[in-house]
Amino acid sequence: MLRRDYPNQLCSIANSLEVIGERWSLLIVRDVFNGHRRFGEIQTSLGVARNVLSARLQRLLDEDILERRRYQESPARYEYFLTQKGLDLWPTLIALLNWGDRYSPTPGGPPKLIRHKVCGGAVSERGICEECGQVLTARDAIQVPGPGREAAALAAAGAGEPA
Amino acid sequence: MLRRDYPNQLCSIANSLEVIGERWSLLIVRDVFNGHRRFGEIQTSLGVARNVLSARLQRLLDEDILERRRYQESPARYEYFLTQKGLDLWPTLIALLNWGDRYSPTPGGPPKLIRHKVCGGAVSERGICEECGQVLTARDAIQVPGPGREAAALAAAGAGEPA
DNA sequence: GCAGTCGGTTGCTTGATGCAACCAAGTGTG
DNA sequence: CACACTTGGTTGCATCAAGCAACCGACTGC
Repeated sequence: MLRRDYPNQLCSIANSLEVIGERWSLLIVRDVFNGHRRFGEIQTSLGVARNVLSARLQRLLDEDILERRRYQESPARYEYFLTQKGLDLWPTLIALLNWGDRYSPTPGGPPKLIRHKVCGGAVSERGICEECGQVLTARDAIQVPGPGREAAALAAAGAGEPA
Repeated sequence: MLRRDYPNQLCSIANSLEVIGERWSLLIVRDVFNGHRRFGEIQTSLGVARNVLSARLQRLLDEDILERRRYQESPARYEYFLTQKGLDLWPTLIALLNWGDRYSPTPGGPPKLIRHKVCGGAVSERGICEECGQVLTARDAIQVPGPGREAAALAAAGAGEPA
């Protein structure tokens, strides 16, 4: 993106996209949701160029979406965590996840499923537990592999070592 | 974006972003939600370069998010409309809208408010009517100017013609 | 001592974006 | 009739961001 901002929009959607609309940004946030906390982990997971990842992490820190904590002195090494502001992106990610599940389906079914931690119910497009009806937040949900991921794993195994 | 795709992600969020994650795409969808249907309207509203708008509209047509209908023959002129797939981006837009309202607040309050058509209730972050509890879709909601837009209009008027 | 790891930064290349000019087929105005 | 204006683009060029590989500093392991 040449300029990451959208001038004169006076719209909260545009404001949001100015912050998290850059390429890779939301996938980095998703990765941190998924428990990837370190530079190398995120870089391997995404395949993003290291300089771009560095710039995006810095931006997300500046915007108070991520925070980092030192887990090792000398050389200083950091882990990245979501702030409340970052956690509040969860409904956006859930909406994108469900839209993708519906319209860009992975062969074999959804690669990921989101479940309510407490009751195990499926989570709707709106981030609501379909079992108990609770309106969930990021902290209430866990992710489990879906049939699509298992199918892909089988396919990969089959390709490497045909039955 | 150099490549708009995110290879090897096996993730519906990434799949969604491959389709609507390019710069301007989601704002074009938002504009069509807002009733802008013609090339010139959208171009003026967004300030996007015309060649880029042309490319994005074509992509959104290819992806079956928009469809166009001829409203005039010779020269052929088209209006753009949302398909069901496009309408189903509504929860994503609502999530971004609310996140922006919360964390990138416009002075004077939200520039836009979303209301349930039937009962007039406010629409929550999850696209649920806070009045009657119904889980809403794009067709159930209308948009009304919020205090932020009025404040900005007053400020603009005041700047042009000081009291 | 020497390779390997981690978390970057730097430099170069490529390609997407922004911008202005142009175009084609009409419509309006005198 | 001439001429400007509108609409919906397309084309060409300049610029800036993304991808990629190489490098680096400070360790760790052997």
